Amino acid sequence: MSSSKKKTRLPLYVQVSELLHREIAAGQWVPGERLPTESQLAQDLDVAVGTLRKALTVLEEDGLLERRQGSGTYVRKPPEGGAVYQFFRLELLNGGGMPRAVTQSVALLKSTDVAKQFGKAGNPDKQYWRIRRLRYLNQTPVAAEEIWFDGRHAEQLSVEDMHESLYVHYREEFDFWMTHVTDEVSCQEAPEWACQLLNTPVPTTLGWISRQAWANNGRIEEYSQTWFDPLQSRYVARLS
Amino acid sequence: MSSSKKKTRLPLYVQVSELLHREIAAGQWVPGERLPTESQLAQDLDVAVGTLRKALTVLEEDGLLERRQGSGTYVRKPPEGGAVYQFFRLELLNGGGMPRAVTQSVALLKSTDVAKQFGKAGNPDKQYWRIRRLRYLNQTPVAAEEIWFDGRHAEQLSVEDMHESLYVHYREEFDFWMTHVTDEVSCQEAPEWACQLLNTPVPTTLGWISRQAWANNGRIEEYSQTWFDPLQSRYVARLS
DNA sequence: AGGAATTTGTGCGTATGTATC
DNA sequence: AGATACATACGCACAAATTCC
Repeated sequence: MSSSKKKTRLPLYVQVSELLHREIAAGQWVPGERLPTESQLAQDLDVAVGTLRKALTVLEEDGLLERRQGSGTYVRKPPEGGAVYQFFRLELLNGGGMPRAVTQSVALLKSTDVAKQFGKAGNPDKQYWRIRRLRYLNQTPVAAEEIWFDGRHAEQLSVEDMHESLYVHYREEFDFWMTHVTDEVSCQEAPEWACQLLNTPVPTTLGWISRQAWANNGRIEEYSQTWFDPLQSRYVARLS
Repeated sequence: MSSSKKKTRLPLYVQVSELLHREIAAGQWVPGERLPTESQLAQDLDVAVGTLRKALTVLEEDGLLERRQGSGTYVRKPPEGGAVYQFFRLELLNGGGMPRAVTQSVALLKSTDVAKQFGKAGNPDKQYWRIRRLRYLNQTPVAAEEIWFDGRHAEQLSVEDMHESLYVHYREEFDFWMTHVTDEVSCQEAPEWACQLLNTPVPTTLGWISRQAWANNGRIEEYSQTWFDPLQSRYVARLS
């Protein structure tokens, strides 16, 4: 009844998964690298193979690892091909469409607004990179996107040296990558720059996505907002 | 290379989970009922306990079962309390809010539009129930909702005998329940009836959700669209 | 091409821990 | 306090996929 603090320690497989998570975040193994075999890891950590496998399952569900039967267990890296767009949720009205992004501007700015979005009682003196991009599905411009991340991640940043997938850029240049996001979807009057990019009248009410993205280091590393043209695309979510 | 049809049968635990899925859908155990113990089930089906547990894990992840340590494994039913709103994705702008629904109208109609949404090369003579409701979060009206489902599920249907949670109504009267949904989110000019309910000018562009809902029998049993006021609420999705 | 070695996936059985009744 | 039921943990054997020679 009186339910005092549970002193019971966490299950062993949880302890193991958290240990491995820390080691991966610390760079013990880098993205793409293969981990030791299950039996080897189990032996090193002095746990049963079944216990280790359950720990790996947790990390796999968290998107941190990828297991291939007959091959090994690998630290996951954002794939090179089409699956770069893991978290891209816009689709053409008749479904699908290949995403592309064209960067419009890159700037290092102070913004208390964004600082608040990052939590951490936003320091108004902090600087953030602001990227503005035009999004395409196939050949159709469908959305204007504004992305913010911590100014300390890069000294210099220009349109030329940005990978088309920002998430790939993060991994290759900043040594972290995104594991999950929270989206809030609504509609808003779009700012002038977005209307111009999308070639709509000013002002126009467009679909609007506000996103926070969590990286494998556990922090929120990106905040973005996207205005999309409802005549061209929709936001799609599958829930269970 | 030439990759012919893989004749390898499915893993045993998948077979078991599909067997149990069929039996539950067939009413062998009804929502809320407790299944036999793991060791009993394993014995009945002549598989190891570990294998059975893996099968139950699949069904649990599919939202069909609920396991309680020390108590048993239960067929999940839409809970009575706040979690009735399992698939409700609207939140107040500052987060959260308790959902309520007030039914405005109930009608049995033909609709080729809706028939198409249900797939199945919609028969234009089929009839569908159309429910229109006003949605609240706390005391604030936030959305107008239009729901369609197969006309054969009920002979009669009136505002009075509808449960506030339609999904509970489905379970208690129609003997199925929803396991997952697909939402498409965008914005649209709202129809007149929706604007009147939400007390906005006519016409107004509002947030718009188009949903298909799958039941535990594997079929799409509901199609709905919702217009929400972006000044009051937002659609929220968490993705990984 | 093909077989051996390696590595993860599946399945079984048992013992013990923990929550519930 | 005791019985019951799910959760965790261990260990082993074999299957399936991949890799290496």
